[in-house]
Order: sequence, then C-alpha cells, then structure tokens
Amino acid sequence: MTQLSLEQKKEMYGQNLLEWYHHIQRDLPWRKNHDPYRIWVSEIMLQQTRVDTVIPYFNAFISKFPTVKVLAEAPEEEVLKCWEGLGYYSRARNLQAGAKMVMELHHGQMPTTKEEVAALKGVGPYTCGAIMSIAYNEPIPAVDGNVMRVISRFFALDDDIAKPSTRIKLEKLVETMIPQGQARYFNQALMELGALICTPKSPNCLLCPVMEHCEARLQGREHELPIKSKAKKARVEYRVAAIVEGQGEHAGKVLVRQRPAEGLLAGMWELPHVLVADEQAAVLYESELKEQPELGRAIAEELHTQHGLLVRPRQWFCDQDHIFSHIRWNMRFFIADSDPEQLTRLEALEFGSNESSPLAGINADESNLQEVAAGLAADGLKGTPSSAALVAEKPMDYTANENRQSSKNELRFIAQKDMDSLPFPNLFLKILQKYWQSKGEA
DNA sequence: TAGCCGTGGCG
DNA sequence: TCGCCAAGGCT
Repeated sequence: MTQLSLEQKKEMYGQNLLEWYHHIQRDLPWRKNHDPYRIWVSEIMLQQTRVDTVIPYFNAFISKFPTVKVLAEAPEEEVLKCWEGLGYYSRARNLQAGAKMVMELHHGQMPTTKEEVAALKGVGPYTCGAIMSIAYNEPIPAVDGNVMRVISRFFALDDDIAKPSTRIKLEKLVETMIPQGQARYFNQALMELGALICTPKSPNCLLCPVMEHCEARLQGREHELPIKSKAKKARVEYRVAAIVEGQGEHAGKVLVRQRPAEGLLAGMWELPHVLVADEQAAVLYESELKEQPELGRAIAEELHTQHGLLVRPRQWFCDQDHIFSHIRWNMRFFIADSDPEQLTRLEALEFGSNESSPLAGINADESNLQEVAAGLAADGLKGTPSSAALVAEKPMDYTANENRQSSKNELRFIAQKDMDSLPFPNLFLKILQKYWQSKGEA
C-alpha cells in the first residue's frame, strides 16, 4: 500500500476521475453543447431536483423559451406553467428576473465574469461555479451536495455538511483540485461520481475510480460519512378546502384563486382553503363523520369574509395529504354550491330577513351541511360569524398580488380546459383532475 | 444561523 | 408509514 502526499492524491484524483467520466458520462440534454443559457436553465432546474425529473421539463422549457430574450419577454404565468410540478417555484420567477437582468445589463448576452454571473437573481455560489466552469471552462469550484459527500468521504472529513461554513471550506479545497484546463469536466465528473457511485445510502466503492485512496473506505467509514445534522420535522396543518361549483353563466366551472406574489407557492393558483386550529382539527378529522358541519362552516366563512362570497357546502369529496419541505398539509375537500346571485355579505345584510336570502328556506332535513349554510346566512344577518374560532390563520392579502390584472379577479371560475393556461401546484392539480374525472363519469 | 421554499423516489 | 434524499438560494 503506497502512501501518497496530499498533492499526489489530488493529482491522482483528477486523472482517474476524468478518465472515468469521459468513459461513463450520461447523455443529458444540457450536455449537447456549452451554451451558457442552457447551462443556466439546467442548473436552476437541477437545484434539489433529480435528473430524471428535470429532463422533460428542460426540453419543454428550452423549446418554449429558446433564448434569454424570449424568456425575459414572456408573461410570468407562462413561465410558471412550464415549471408546474417541479416545485420551488421562486426558482422560475428568479430565473425570469435574471433573464431580464441579462437583457438590461448585458444587451441580451449572457455575462462571462464570475461577479456578473453571481449577481443574477437566483444564482448562488454553487450555480455560479457550475455556469462558469461548464459553460466557460473557468477553474471555479461548484460544490453541491454530491461534491460535499464525495470529498468528505475521500478525505474522511468530519465536518457537518449541513452547515454553510463546511461548503465554504470544501470550495477552497476543491479549487486546489481542479486539473489545469479541465474545470468543465472535473466539476461535472465530481457530481456524476456522487450521483452514480458515491451515493448517500450504499456507495458502490468497487466501481469507484478513486477507491484506492479514499480515506473513508480505507477506514471502513464510507457508510457513516459524511456527517449531516438532521433536518427539523415538518409541522402539521389541518386545512379545509372547497370545490365551489358555479351556477348560471358559470355552470360547469369551478372556483379557483391565485396566491399572493410572495411566500409559499407564490403566484400559483389553487382551490380556496383555510387553516383549521389544531385542537379542533384533531377532534373533527378523527370523527367517523367526514361531513363535519364545523369544517364546512369554516371554509364557507373563509370565502365569505375573505372574498365576499356565500357558498353552501354540500358533500365531502376527499381527504388528501401533501408534504412540503417544512409543512404537512392534511386537507379535506368539500363540494360546495355557489350562490347564483353572487350575494355579498353586505347585500345579505341589506335583505334584512331570512326569507329573502337565497340561502334561506333550505330544507334542514337534507343534510347537516345545509344547516351549516343556513347558519352562515343567519350569521351574515347578525354580523357575528360563529365559526371564526375555527379559523386559525390571519387572512392572506390576496389583493397584494402584482400579477393580478385587477383588484377583483383574485377569484375566478374556470372550466377544465382553462387549466391548460393557469399554473397549479401538484396538490390541487391532482384534486382537480379527480374532480373533473368524477364529473365525466356522472 | 436557521427557517422558508416543492416534489417524488426509495429503503 | 416514515425519514431521508436530490446539481440550493434567499432572508
């Protein structure tokens, strides 16, 4: 067993890794050429996202937005639509903001210096290094999760790779490892090694091009490195949503709304829903009875106070869990009837009596949900919503969305075909597909 | 620094 | 079912 110096190890590492990479590298759409725009788009899409997932999105995106200019001038909703289902939607918004920066600051030509690239919206240390090295072959490290794992194992480093300071340290180390003139392939090879061989769970050391001098393997620690502190568990939220069916001119359509321009799922469309206080939700959700009147009342009240709409929850539709990185949504969906007159709370007050309200005269024998609707109408007349205690969330400012065309269209009745143009997060995509399918069968 | 920000696959 | 993980960045 030969002992190599640190410099000899680095030298050997580069040679073996590059030879291996040229032999096994995958044929990926963004490796067709070194067009910096394509590299940029691919690197943004690949953030926290698997290669197999990205491939079809990348091809569709490049077809629709083949140049920086086309992307910069596109409506944001079209960009989000192309990102639908990929997640982390601020990436798409930042990418387009970056494209606009390229148009304004660089005459539509992709910047070529490290500082200019790093200044683009949504481009951090990793993505900057990836673009500079892959597109321009500049010797700048691109340290992602793969590289941190691969390098931590090779040198048997005990640093916690969840800490930002560790990434800085590894960047300095990797920078000294880049073979002369080979930055483009070396950086990609490091990531390829992490993706194909030096995997998190069960590294395939026998196929590794640098196994002879990998300290983790020599010490039998390849399964315990790298060190990574655990992520916090996602908090649980119980939510009630409504599929409000339109009537009259909106017959056959469903009520959707656009989320605010900031925060979770920014700018995306959704079915209206509201957070339910934990204590109550625990009891109500565990009941055998799906159609809990209190839950129907909660979403009806939300639509009333938030959007001035009166709706009548009619029946339970389905329950659906959805897990984000940091939140778990336990959702219950109700089908609801919309009021044909689009009666507002204010107008309800002006009617002055139950008899003149479209929600009056409901046959209380039909279901307890209709009692809810009747109760809501009565609340409207009294001006004291009795289900307010259920709703555990401050109203979101849906009027603050800069993408809206007017102050009144945060809500919209849409037909199934309208979903082709509006971006929805996967959760609501699934529910709406299930809903349209149920209508088709009925 | 730590929390926010999606989604799907896998053991 | 559960936890971890995947070519991170922003605040």
